[in-house]
Amino acid sequence: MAKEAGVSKATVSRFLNHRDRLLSDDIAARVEAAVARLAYTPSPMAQALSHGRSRLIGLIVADITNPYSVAVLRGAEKACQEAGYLVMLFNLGNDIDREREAIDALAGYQVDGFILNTLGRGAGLVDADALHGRPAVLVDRRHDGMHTDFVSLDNPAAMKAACGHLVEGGYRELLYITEPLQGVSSRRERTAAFGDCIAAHQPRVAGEVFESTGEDSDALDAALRALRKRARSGRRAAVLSGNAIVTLRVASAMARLGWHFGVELGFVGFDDPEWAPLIGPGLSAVAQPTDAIGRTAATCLIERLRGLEGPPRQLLLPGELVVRGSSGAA
Amino acid sequence: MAKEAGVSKATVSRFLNHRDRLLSDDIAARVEAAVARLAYTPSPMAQALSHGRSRLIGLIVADITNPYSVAVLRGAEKACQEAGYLVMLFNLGNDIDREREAIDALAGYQVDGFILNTLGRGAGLVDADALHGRPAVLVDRRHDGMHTDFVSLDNPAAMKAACGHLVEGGYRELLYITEPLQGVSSRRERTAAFGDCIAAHQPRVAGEVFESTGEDSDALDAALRALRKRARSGRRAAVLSGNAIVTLRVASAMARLGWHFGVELGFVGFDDPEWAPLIGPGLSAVAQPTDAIGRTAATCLIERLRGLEGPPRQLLLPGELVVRGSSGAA
DNA sequence: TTGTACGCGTTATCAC
DNA sequence: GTGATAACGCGTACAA
Repeated sequence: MAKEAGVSKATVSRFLNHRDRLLSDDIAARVEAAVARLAYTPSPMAQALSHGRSRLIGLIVADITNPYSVAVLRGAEKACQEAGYLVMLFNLGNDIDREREAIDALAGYQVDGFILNTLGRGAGLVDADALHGRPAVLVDRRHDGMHTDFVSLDNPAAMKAACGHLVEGGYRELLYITEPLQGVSSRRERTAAFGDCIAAHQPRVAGEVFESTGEDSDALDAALRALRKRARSGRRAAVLSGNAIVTLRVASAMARLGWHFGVELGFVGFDDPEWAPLIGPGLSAVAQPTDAIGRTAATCLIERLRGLEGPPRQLLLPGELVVRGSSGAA
Repeated sequence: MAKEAGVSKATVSRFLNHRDRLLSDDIAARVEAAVARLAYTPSPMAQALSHGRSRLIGLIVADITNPYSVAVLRGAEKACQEAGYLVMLFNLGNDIDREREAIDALAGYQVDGFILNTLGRGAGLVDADALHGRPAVLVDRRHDGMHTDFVSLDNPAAMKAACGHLVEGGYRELLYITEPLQGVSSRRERTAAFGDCIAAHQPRVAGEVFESTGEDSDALDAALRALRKRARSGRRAAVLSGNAIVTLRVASAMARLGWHFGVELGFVGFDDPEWAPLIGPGLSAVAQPTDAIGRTAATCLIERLRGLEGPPRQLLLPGELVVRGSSGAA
């Protein structure tokens, strides 16, 4: 390319970067022609090597099986592309030990920053300097030891809306089913918010929490039976589910028990997957603004990359309660 | 790093690459210590720039909203990581015009090869040399003008299994609902296979095809009503759905019509999403071996990267028919 | 066995 | 205005 236009590579570089300034019309035209002729594009790799920036954003996701993660990923990816960044994806597959490995791998490719939706617990704990000095934004799962920007659903508000809706609908015995807390901030926050809601409605409303793993269908069934039993005394009972995966488990349990949403048990779940309207009478849900969360996270990070200073920001986005048959009155 | 061990960088390079040969114990130890002390890792970027290989695989997906794509992505990503490759993801968001752009962007980062689950139609048509001479493997959607490896479900066999099951179950009026063909090979192949199945069962069984877009709920409802009308004359009717997205539309239509799977209409769908067991009496499905497809695609590509020669391969993986209530007899 | 010099494709800093 | 030149961090001849 250098010689294709008969000029030095420095001139070519100038043409591409500050094309407005410092160019004689004669040479500018020559370079422009050569660029067009060769369909020339500067190598991002070499640019990264020299200039130090890669226009790459590393996105680490705890579990790509989770539709929430995918939805966020999608929003983030869109925003990144619009801003001229490419996304390098790393899926942890819920394997905690690879968190550090993932960051190092991505850092090796000189990613300009990280979007992290990670496990946030245990040994692989990521401290600030593991990021190799690059900015990061945390999504959904907060991390005590790290002061970076944080984007998430407004969990307390969402839980309040869900509980409030159920209580208004006449439900008095609530069971919040969550994946095992394990120190994951979003799970802890939702569980705590559930407790607050119950406390706020004392003593009319009673609540319990059940931690559900994937292999405990018997325990889950038992928990639902116990809940229903408490409801016998004229008090209606409802389940709150912590995310779409738990919702799936609860729906399976209901099928096993031969029960129906909105009849034996009311239901509201966090996350509003596309299939929620199709199960039973339709599942009520707190829809997360996943696309906005992803977008916001990416935007947030890109602002930092452009030099924005200031203390870590916390962006809590509101959920939207979608009422369907599963939480119907009577 | 060069000076940290008090040696030249060439020595360091030798230590990392051919550590067995050509090393004096004295210096080897010095370098090893320095490497450990600095937690030194060679920059993949610089390696790619000089050596020409990046250990990066570009994965282009037509629409990350499609759970099929995600499942494949997951399998591919796993296989890539196991082989020491990193995945760069590019989502087209069904925007046809970005196919070329995606490939160029990825090629700019020196990806060693491509895994393509692309649109395969229209203007952005990708010819072999758009790949910048790098190997590629096509997933799910075949591409006439390109002879690369191809991995996919065995569509004819899967369709045969689905139709055979329905016919055995006494269904005589079949409706295959697919997304608009638009020259997408997998849709065409399934539709053609459906035609073959109907032909094979002539004249006992009748079949029609309906192309469903997202915004045609009225047309879809009408198609289902027409199907049911044909069934009146004592012939049972069933719907076959071309993928999970169509299945969602069909399920919505059934809800609108107040009909029930397995009663008014039988049903079998391609793809077996996790929610399939939870809708109505459970949706029968042809489960695609998505994980294997992704894995196979990645493996396939990595073999090529390791120098495997030979003509393009076609790897067709078998689906698995999962029978649930929606296709039940009577 | 080890160090030197060069190239990979850019950008930035000087001279001209 | 523009062309050499160093540097980014690595691999690899080639020389020592």
